[in-house]
Order: sequence, then structure tokens, then C-alpha cells
Amino acid sequence: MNELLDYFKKNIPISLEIENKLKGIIKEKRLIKGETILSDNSVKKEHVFVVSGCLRSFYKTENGKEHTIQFAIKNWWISDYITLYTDNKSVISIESLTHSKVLIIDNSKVEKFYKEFPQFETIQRKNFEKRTAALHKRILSLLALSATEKYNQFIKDYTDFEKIIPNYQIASYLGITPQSLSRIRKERIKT
Amino acid sequence: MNELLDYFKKNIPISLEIENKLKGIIKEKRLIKGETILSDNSVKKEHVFVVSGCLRSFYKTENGKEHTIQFAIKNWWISDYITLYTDNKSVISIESLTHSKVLIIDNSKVEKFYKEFPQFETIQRKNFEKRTAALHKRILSLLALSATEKYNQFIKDYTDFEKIIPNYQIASYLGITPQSLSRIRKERIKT
DNA sequence: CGCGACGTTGATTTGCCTCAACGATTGTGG
DNA sequence: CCACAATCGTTGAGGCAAATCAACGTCGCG
Repeated sequence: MNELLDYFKKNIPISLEIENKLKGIIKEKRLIKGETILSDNSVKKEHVFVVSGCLRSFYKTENGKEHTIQFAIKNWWISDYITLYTDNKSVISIESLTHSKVLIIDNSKVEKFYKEFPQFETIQRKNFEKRTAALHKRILSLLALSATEKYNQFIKDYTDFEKIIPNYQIASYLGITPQSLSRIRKERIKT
Repeated sequence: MNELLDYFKKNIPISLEIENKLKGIIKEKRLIKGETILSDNSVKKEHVFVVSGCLRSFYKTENGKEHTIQFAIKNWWISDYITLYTDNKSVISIESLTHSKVLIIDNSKVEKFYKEFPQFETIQRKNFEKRTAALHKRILSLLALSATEKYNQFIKDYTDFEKIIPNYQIASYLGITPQSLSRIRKERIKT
């Protein structure tokens, strides 16, 4: 909880009133490795803030293949943005890759909160701006880069992640198979 | 200009004061087919609203290949979101695919405008939410679908576009070659 | 008309996937 | 504390979807 306050305090001062209000709408949750918080076919519209640990959101096809949408560590937000912001029913799951601690906020409460404290809407809007840029970059690399180039960019952009996340999940984020990633890594070591 | 006002009026009432303020920060521009508004290596931080016609944003690699990020028609926003929201220098160009009319707003003015009229920040925030969901969907289809499946989804989701946009640009949006798209289309007609 | 842009088609190549097998590591229950 | 299973990464062989290379038809336009 304090972690989220600190996160906001980087942008704006937080009064005691706001602090209490926030505490009222936040659920704290501890997760063990492998635990799933949001699963496909649910309809929960929730925002998840990572306090500690590492989570991942992914899509699972009928034939069992997983495609990773996002990883999230300390101070990142993660959720099923398709369910959150459209009427589509969920096809996304979110699981914890480590022991972790998260804060969960219901989207309807977030909306009310914005109305009451518009300064948070500004923070969120700016957040979305950064995110949009990042998503555009991701799409560009999916369109333009080879498997090797995508991996190189990944370890450059997400050095922190590379250590915690199993390779087969990195592969599923890059849109390649674990086997291909293994061969790419082998080549890299050579040089 | 009135088109943008109508667009906003769908969400909130617009006072004469706001209307005049808006007129003060908007540049109207007419574009001919093939004309480029933002080109790579520029640093302009601008938002573009499409009044009529069709535009496209794309990335061009060193070896001359183009990768389409976005198409935009009437009432859509388009810009170089990477330049707009990060400090990266631009690698994106935006060109007009038809005769078209656009409204251009400088980002610094948009920021001031939000401060003065917070209701617009709400509109924009919601806009971003929808967009985030759409970008996540796009990433999912790039990760999970075959060339044929991506094309099927495209013509389902963007029926309007399919008629105006040349096939080689649709191919560059889907991450496939024009030749492959041609073969996929041939197969489709058969059935 | 003649040129350039676009789409198509065929032949060939290739990057990556699939299938399969096998260590290494970790966790678990007897 | 060890046997065993499960998970993960690696490696090899073979296959395939899509890319590449190349040629040609068509259409619109200066």
C-alpha cells in the first residue's frame, strides 16, 4: 500500500484524505509462484499494481499455446486491458512468476476516484501516453525484426527481466519458439 | 474544424469560450494523395485529427521496407506516438493515401488545454483506454495468428479500410509480403 | 502512347517451426 | 535421503509457411 503511495507521491502530493480514500478501494494480495489472479473467461475489470515480484499476462490458444502480452515487476501496472476497456469477454490470464505482492483496484472505483481527484486522471493519462509509445514500439519490432533482432532488443530494453523470466516465456513474448530462442542464445555466446 | 467540434460534442457540451480557444490552437490542412505530413527524423510533437480522407503512419527500414503502424479515416486520430511521448527521435512517417483534410494540434498546446478544461483530459484518457485495448489485440494477432488468419481478422475488423487501401499496404500492416497477401486473397475467392 | 505503380503468378529458397530425444535442475513423496 | 517425476533448456533432423527472386499483365495518367 505504501509502495503505491510512494509511486503517486513522485508525481503529486497526497493528502491524508486521499490516502484514506485510496486505502478504502484497494485490496492487497499475496501470490505464490504459479498462482493465477485473472483467468480467461472471467469478466473482472480490475487494475493490478505490482508491489514486489513478477507477473505476466498471456493468451492461451485452443491448442494450448501461450502468447505473452506483458511482464510486470515492482511499480508496474498490469491487467487484462482488452476486458478492462472493451465489452469483449476475457481471453487473457495473469499469473505470478514468483512470490509476489500486488494491489488490486476495481475499475468502477477508479472511475469514481478520477472524478473526485482529477489530478490522478492526469497521472493516468500520462501513464497511458508512455504505454502507447511502448506498444507502438513493440508492434514495430514484431513487424520489422527477425527473431534474433527481437531478442537483442528485448535484452537491451528489459535487462532486469531477462534474469527472472524463464526463456520459454521470453520466447512467447517475442513470438518465437523456445527452441529457436535457445539456438539464438547459443549463437550469441559464441561472439 | 466543425468536424472536431461535433466529435467532442458527442461526449460533452462545448461552450463558445472553448470553441474559440480550440480554434486558436488548431491548424487546418489539406493534403493531396501521397503527401507526407510528418516524416522521419523530424521532432514535431503533433496530434493529427482526420476530417476526411485516409492517412497512414509507417516505419521505413534502412533497406527500404515499409511497415505500417496505423491507418486512419474520418474522425480518427493519428500521429507518431513514439516521438510524441518519448524522447526518441522520429522514425515514423505519416502520409496521405487520398486527398484529405486534417486538423493539426501541437502537443504543448494540448497539455495547456487539458489544464484549462479538464473534461477534455477525461475524453482523452478514455480514448487512450480504447486504444490500449486495440493495441493489445493487435499484438495478440501478430503473436498468435497465421498470415491468412491475420488477413481474415483485418477485413472483419476494418471493412471500411479494405476498399480504400492498396493491398501492399495492408500486407505491410499485417507483417506479410504483398505476394503472400495476393495468394491468400486468391484462395479466399475460391471458397 | 509509354511509363510507373500495383497486383499476380511461378520457381526457388530460407528462417523458423515441429517433432523427438536427452541432460540438468528442482521439487516431492516414500 | 534418495528415487522419481516434472519442468526447463538444449540439440538434431526434417518439414513447411512465407519470403525472395523474377517475370508479366493491367490499369491509370502525364
